[in-house]
This record gives sequence, structure tokens and C-alpha cells, in this order.
Amino acid sequence: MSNKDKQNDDVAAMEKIVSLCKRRGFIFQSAEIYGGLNGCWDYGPLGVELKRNLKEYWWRRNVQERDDIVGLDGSILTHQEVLKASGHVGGFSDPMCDDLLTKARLRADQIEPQSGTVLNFTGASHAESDFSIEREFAVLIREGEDENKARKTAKSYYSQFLKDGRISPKTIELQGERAEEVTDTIRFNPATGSLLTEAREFNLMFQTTMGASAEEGDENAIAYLRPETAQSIFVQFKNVLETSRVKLPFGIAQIGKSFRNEINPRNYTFRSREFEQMEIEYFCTPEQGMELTDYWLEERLSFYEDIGLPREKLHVLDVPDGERAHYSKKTYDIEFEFPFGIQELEGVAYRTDYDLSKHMEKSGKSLEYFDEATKTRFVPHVVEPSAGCDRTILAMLCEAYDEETITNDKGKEEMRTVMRFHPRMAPIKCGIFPLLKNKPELVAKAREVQKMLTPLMNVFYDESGAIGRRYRRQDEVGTPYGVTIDFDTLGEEGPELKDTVTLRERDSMKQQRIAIADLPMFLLEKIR
RNA sequence: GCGGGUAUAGCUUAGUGGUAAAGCUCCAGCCUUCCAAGCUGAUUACGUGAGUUCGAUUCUCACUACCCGCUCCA
Repeated sequence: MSNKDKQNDDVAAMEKIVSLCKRRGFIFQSAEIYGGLNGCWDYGPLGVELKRNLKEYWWRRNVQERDDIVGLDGSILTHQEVLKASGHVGGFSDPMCDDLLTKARLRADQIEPQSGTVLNFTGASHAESDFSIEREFAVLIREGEDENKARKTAKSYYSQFLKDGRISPKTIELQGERAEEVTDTIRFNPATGSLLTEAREFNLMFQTTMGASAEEGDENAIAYLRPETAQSIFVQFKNVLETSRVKLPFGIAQIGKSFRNEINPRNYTFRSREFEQMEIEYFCTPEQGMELTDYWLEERLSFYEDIGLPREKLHVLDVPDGERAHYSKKTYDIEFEFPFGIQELEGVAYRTDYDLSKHMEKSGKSLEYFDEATKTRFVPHVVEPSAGCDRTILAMLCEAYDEETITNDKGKEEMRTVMRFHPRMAPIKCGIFPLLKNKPELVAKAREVQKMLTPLMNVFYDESGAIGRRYRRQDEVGTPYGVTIDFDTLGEEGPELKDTVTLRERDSMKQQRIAIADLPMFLLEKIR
């Protein structure tokens, strides 16, 4: 298969997943009836169950089943000083500019300063076709480069304004050429020498005004929607330390919404403007930092496997020097093979003592830790496993989606769509079906089973349509088990089968007989 | 943000300058003893706003959203 075909297949796969998510109530576009809100998504009845299962499992694994991590739920509205200290105000923006010739987009702060001769032009014309344009353009000639190459670049730039495609760019005449020496400029694309647009600042934080009567332009009233949950953990570090009787190393965990004014939301829910994070700030001594970063990488990888993301589709990127945040000594990105590419799910970063030190400096409050054993006082270092909750949901949806061709009793081939969620993540754990709805005894018994299981897990009762149809409906939403109450259950086929039901497994479609009394244990073991 | 594409029912698609068709789904009923059976019936759509026109879902423009590429991140 060619790359193009594969790409088309991946786009088609993604479209099917998006369609199913809407059709079955996993994910809707935010404010859909008003035309949608760019980069925002709502979770429907099944989506919210899936998301709760993920968050609750993450919380159980990382907080409740460990004695070295405690939880926090910080406010989303954030004091501006917090984000000034963290560097988000001012620093949390990407100055961008575009290559006027190739339209390539570049980060202005990542352009290497260059020196050389600049050829400026005021416009161009083409005598035979009456074409002329007044528009400034410039090309940088770097050392050792030919100035004719620069003119060629300029002609190619002006040729995009030609209406007649048959005119060769070579025959254009450049106007107002003027040479100029420049040093350390970042106004030109290093790859092409072409002039760039002015850098535009995109502040990625949502700003708001606190207080209903706050006046326009009142600097003190500015607050922000947090761009990450981490900062409230650092800011509350001292309170947690003093109230929780924790000792280093220990962590503070938080799950919550964060907001980034993304320039370009993309790939369904992958890059949203409002998104949920699952973060741990694991505090330690400077000596422990590197080792704990490796520890948390493994810990997190095993978590993803335990929610049904196969290890082969998880990739670890050891972020090289120069690409990490300046305060990070080590960063691993955990990436997943999405249909639209290998993309980041989580970053495990050793952030040193950067954050606590900054807040200590800015607030003037000590955020130091006193080690009783060594009688030393220091600012703890921190390792941060920061996971994208919505991204993990998307990964689970992509991984679960499957279509299989099966041959039915009549020898006809048909397609079965099935979401192969891990049972502990599945929104609905078990479907409950009376074989026939017009037999009151079956319905009554099925309702009894429903009543028994409801307090233990999310189950779904369905009596409409043929039994096969009900199975398939549940396949499509990823329900791992279905039980069917039939005449055997009522004891009509003999006392030994009384109070047993058919248990049907989603992935294999295999059926087995099980006593109703054994259902809770059987199911709980699978979904725990 | 730039470039390209798309927008008709819950989904997948027809179609037209005189307000729309089908399949599947869904709902109700009948029937039905384990994998989307059958029959009957019902609900539901031209993304938004302007313009041209007697009349626009159709033509034009703008906007919005989504998809693809560049780019970026949890």
C-alpha cells in the first residue's frame, strides 16, 4: 500500500470513529446547534462514563492505592502572580511568522540569526502582458551565495500574483532593486532566504476579569484560566506538606480542566482548547530526580497497558537536549500511534526545583523542606508525569474500534462493528436481555437480574428487537458482557438449569451458561 | 494563522432556481426460543447571515464548523 493509500485509509478510519462517537453518544461537538465552537467538545452519556472510568482508575492507582501520593483539586481561575512566577505570562506564547514565498510557518524565536546582503525590491512587472505589481519584498543573500539566485527567488515570489499561468517567472522584471548589509537578522527564512511576515504574538492563555464590577483595563482584576493543573500543586505545596504528614519523596496528584488558546485545534479532540489533565508532581531530593523519572516512565507505560493500549503502539521519545523546556533535565514523551500519526499522550518531565524556586522567589514564602534525618533544608526537586485525559480517551476509542466480517447462519457475510474496550474502561459493563419481551416471566426475571447488578456496576437493560440485534448494539458501544434470560432460566428445561443465564462475551461472541448467583463475582473480577 | 477541501434526517448518500428522495439507525405495535429476520406505522434535514431573483437548499459573497497540509502541544 502506498503512503497515500494508507493516509486515505487512516482518514477514513478516523471519520468512522468520529461518526460512531456521535451516533452512539460518546462525543458531540460543543454548541453544535449554534454551528459549533472551535476546539471544544462535549462528552455524551457514554463518553462521560468512559472518561469517569479512566479518571477513577488513574486516581485509584496513583492516589488511593499508594501511600506516598495525596490528591488536590485546585481552582481553575488562577491568580495572575502565579502565572507570572511560572513564566506563563509573557513566556507562554508562540511568536509566529510566515515565509512569504513558500507560506511555511516558523516559530520566530527558533530562527537562527543570519547575516549577509539583502536585496530589496519594490515590485515587479511583465511588459508583454501588461502585468505590474507594487509590493515590497526582500531576499537575503548569505555569504558565498549568488545574488542571481536571490533575484530568482524574488521573481518566483512575484509570479504568484500573475493571472496568466503561462508566463514564465523568469521573464518578469524586478523593480527598485536596492542592496543592504544586515547582521543578525531573523526576518528571513534560513531555508529559502525569503522575507518573512512580521512575527505575531499568540498568547495561549485565556484571560478573564475577576469581580462583576471590575473596570475595563483594571490590571489588578486580571485572572487567567489555568493553562496546566500543575501550578496549583506547586502553590499549595506548603499547605499539603504541613497538613498531610507526608515525607519526601511524595507526590501530589490532580485531575482537572486546563485551557489553552490553541492557534489551530486539530485532529478531533486531540488538540482542544479546553482539555483535562491528569498530573502528578512527585517531589524528591535532587539525587533522586533522574532515577524517579525512569521509574515514572515505566509506571505510566504499565498504566496504559492496563487500560487496553498495547505496548507496541506506545512509543517513548527521550526528548533530546535543546528541545526540552530549559528547566528540565530529562523528559520522556509517551506517544501513541493514532490513525493521524504518532502523537503525544503524556510527558514525564524532571523539572528540577524550578517551579518551587520561582514561587518561593515571587511570593517571598519559604517552600523548603526540612529533612529530619540529615538535618538539611532544601527546595525539593520534582518529577512530573502529566497525562492528557482527553487524549487518552481518544487513544482508547481509536484502539477499541474494530470492524470484522462474519458469516451468518444463512451463509451471508456481514460486518460487525465492535468497540473492544478493556472491560474496566467500558462505559457499560453488562447488557441484560430477556430473550423475548412478550413473555412476562422472562421480563420479570431479567428485571431482577438488573436490580441485582445495578448497585455494583453500570448495566443496560434492553428488551426491544431480536436478541442478535441487541447483542450487536452493545458490541458497538463496547459492552464486554451480555446476559440473556431464557426459558432455561425459569426452570422449564429442567431444574439443573434453573436460575442460570447465557453469558455472552463481546470479543469472541462465545456463550456460556452461568448461575445468576455467580454473576456479580464473575463480572466484578473482570471490571475491577 | 496561511493554503486546499467539505457542509442535505441520528448515520451514509441522491436531487432540484418553484422547500426535497432512499437505505440503514431510532421510536411504537405485531411477530419472534440466542447474533443487525419479517410486517405495519411514526418522528426527523438543505450549517449561519446577507445579496441577486417574483421565488434560493440550488447562483454570488461573507461567516462558522469540520477534514487535509505547514506548525504546535497535555
